Amino acid sequence: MDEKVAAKADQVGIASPRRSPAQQRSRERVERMLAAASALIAEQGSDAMRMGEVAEKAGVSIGSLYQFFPDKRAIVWALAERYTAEGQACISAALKEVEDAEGFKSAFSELVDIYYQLFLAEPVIRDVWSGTQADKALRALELADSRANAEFLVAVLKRLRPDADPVQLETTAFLVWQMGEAAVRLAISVDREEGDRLVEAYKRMALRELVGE
Amino acid sequence: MDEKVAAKADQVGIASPRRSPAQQRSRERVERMLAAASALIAEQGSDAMRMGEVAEKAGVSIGSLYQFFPDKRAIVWALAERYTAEGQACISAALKEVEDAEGFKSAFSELVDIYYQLFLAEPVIRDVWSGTQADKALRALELADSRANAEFLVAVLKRLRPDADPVQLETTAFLVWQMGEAAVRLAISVDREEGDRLVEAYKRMALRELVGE
DNA sequence: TTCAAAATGTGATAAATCCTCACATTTGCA
DNA sequence: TGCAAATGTGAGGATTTATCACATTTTGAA
Repeated sequence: MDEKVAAKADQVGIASPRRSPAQQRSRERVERMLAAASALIAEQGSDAMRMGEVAEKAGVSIGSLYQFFPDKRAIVWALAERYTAEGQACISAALKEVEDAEGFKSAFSELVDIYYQLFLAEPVIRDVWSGTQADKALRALELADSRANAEFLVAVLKRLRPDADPVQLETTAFLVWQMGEAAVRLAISVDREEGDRLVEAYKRMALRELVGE
Repeated sequence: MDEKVAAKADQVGIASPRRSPAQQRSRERVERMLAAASALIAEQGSDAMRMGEVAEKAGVSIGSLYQFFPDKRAIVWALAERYTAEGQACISAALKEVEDAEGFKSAFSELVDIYYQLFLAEPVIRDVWSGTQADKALRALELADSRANAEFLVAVLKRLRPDADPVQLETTAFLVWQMGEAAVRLAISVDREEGDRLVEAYKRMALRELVGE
């Protein structure tokens, strides 16, 4: 499992850690490092996060930090990787049981709300995903995540609209999903009232596109 | 004019330059600095751009650079500020003469294509706008720019659909514009064929939302 | 023209930060 | 037990941003 993650990280331009934690002791320490990083990011943002602070807060030396994370970006990437995994599980579960268009509409709407609330409430998630445009590795992770999530949509839509063109469906789902991320990011950047309006407008637009009028 | 820009920069969290270029000589040097920065960003990205390199390429000392730009981000911000100004002029011009729904559709479609081509062809623009999620000053600039551009859309749409709810129109236009940026960014991140499909899908979706079926 | 004040120009260097590396300690296991 | 692998450490090398005291050029009023 750790090897899988390392391999995936390699593909998107993150150097693999020199070591994967093999012993219980180091696994716990890596957890403490990630927790410390998470706390610091929540406080000041990942840009202001200092490797020395992470090490100190985790109660390890700076050398230990670099034993498992090749560089600063890798820490943020590791956090992002976890969020995508959690997110995909959540989305897959929410869409799996959908049977008809009405069910899809309410499931989709609920997913968007969850996403919106998550970004409103969690500074770490907000910060980690904000690096997504500038950092190539994060960008690749986000694209892969978006594609995976779009696939969940496509799987449901193929059942609901068996006549639809599959390629068209893929394109639309991918686009709609990315736009959802954009919409949520926009919504949390403005005041709450306007943000709510924007999210509702996005839902309407997305559903119209995905399941028609 | 320079004071205006400085004031605007202040509002979004960019410290004002200690000095605005007042003499012809320094104005030319500032241009050289921006040109050098632009070239370096095109080569390696703004993250890899080094202040020393910018100074050297511009033929000025590092001290002169900091005379007019308080920090590294300010250089990128200054470039971004120019692109938004140019973009707004272009958009305003394209929409000003629209008379009916058909005219709007073709003008909008053309604008999206221009935007897409610009991002495909110009590494500097691509890079500068990619910092938009992480850098607060850039984010604020982009939001203000998006609002301004959405206003151009609203102005036209009010003429085409005098019965529509103004608040709804504002929300939709703002959202659709931001989504267009997201769509273009997505399109340039994938292979050309899929990118073209995504942009076309966006156009269809946006136009359906803005002017109906 | 003169000359003082403002504007501009310079680059060594202070300060901050990332990351490495040589060496120490702990753990797993034959 | 004893050795190899895994893990732990933190001083210091390497980079890079940004400052500042001082030099030079331009402007404009007398």
